[in-house]
Amino acid sequence: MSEELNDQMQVRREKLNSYREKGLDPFGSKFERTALAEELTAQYDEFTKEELEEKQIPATIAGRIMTKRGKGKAGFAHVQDLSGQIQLYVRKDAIGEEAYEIFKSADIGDIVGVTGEMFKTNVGELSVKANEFEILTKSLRPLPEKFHGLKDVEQRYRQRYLDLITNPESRDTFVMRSKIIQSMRRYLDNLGFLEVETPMMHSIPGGASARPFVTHHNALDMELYMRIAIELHLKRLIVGGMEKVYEIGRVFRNEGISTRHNPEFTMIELYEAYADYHDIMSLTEHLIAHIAKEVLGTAKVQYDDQEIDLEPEWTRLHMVDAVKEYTGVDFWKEMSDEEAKALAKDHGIEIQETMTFGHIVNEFFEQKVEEKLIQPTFVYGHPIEISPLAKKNPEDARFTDRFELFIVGREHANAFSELNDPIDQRERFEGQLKEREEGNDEAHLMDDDFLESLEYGMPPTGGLGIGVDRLVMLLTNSASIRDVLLFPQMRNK
RNA sequence: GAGCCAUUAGCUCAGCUGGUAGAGCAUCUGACUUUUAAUCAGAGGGUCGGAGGUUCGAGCCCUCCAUGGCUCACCA
Repeated sequence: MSEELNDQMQVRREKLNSYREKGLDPFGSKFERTALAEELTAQYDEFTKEELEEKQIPATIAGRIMTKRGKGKAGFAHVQDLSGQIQLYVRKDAIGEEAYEIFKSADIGDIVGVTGEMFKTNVGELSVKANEFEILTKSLRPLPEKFHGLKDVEQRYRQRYLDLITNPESRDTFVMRSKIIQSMRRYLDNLGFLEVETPMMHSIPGGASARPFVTHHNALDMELYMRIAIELHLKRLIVGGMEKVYEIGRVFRNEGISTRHNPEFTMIELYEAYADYHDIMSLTEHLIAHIAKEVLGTAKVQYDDQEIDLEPEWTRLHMVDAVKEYTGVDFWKEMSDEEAKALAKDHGIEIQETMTFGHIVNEFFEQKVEEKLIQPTFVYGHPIEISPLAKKNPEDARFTDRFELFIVGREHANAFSELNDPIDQRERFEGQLKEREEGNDEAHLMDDDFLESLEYGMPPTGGLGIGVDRLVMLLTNSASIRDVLLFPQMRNK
């Protein structure tokens, strides 16, 4: 607050005071505009200079001054609104001495309202030739440089508004993010899914394996946890007969931050009664391909230096076959935990002493296969040890009817035929508790309330979770999750 | 949590072997009624991220700290 004002901030405050002395409000109120920049371009750019002069088309625009040049008795500026920019042509003889003085004193960054006529310059740039010009909001700080925009990544994240004002690519990414989520919603709504809202504060954090954020409710005097997944509440709704539900919402995990991880991130989870994981695979590929086509106009997506083809059907690969293909190790064979550990050692797979067969298969997959799955691939049949909420595979009880979706070497979705047997579910939770005792502090907790709901009967159900931020990264060719989060988590300065 | 790299004017960036701070944009003054990274003439603007240290002398070398980026670890 007590920050010293540099010369530019000083000057802008002086201008502000001079407007007040003239009886002008430097922080104006409502302004009725008739068009956005892009609409004007779309409608009138086709006309010649002469045609426009004859037509005398009026226009009232509002926006932020981004560039400004010329000063004597005429000047130009570009005004930016949500849709883009349009040039302003201001002549002293057209707007009068007083208004021209205001225009002359206007700074880059000021928000202005302009009424005028459509006009074309000698070099053919469509412009608004001003009859009236007023400052709607005086900007008291200089904007980042017009040509390079704001480059400093830290400042782009901490002061996203500056990034949005000066970097069109960044604004495009966030507009795209909104469209992706809109498209997702529309697609599911059309399939008859209901969008619901369930609590973000849980008394038992469940539905995933991750450390939670802890908080406290004073009046109830109880510990609460920010949710790490949406899963268990949506399944209760399936028990309640809602049959096809989804929720798009924030999830919180108290883990490290990276280019692919933010402590709070957005997931969509959906559950469909009477479906299984094969149905969900199909839904997933069609959902994502649909979004890509609707938002990008194509299912072929450029990500970094790779072209990703999202056109269904996508490859389906059993985790054991995937490991076999990339390492030659065959985990279809019956083997003891000790034999599996020996194989891990031979192949340089890092494991922990307490791990069993299924954990080791998963480690093989994560350490040797995951990063190689560039084109969309459903990897299914996850070991039971790492899938406490998924149905057992009827043919081979070591594995579950679960899949994860990998694209560009990253997990994008996780889904399964939901475990609806409350007795099996209780045993799984007990297995998780044992892991917790052995030191896995991310193993699932017992959730008796959820088990009680299953005991009333949950129909066979397919469920899905998609990391929305990662999907947005993929579709906007963004290298870091921070580039698709408006306000990524930062340390206090 | 570990390693590497970065931090210089409001912004984008130079700054040599250690010799005492530079450019462009922006700002200010002046010129300019079709410019567009407008142009021309002039001017002002710096705790070189912070704190120590080495040295006659530090933006530059050393140590610690802060923030950020990338990689790794963690995230089944």
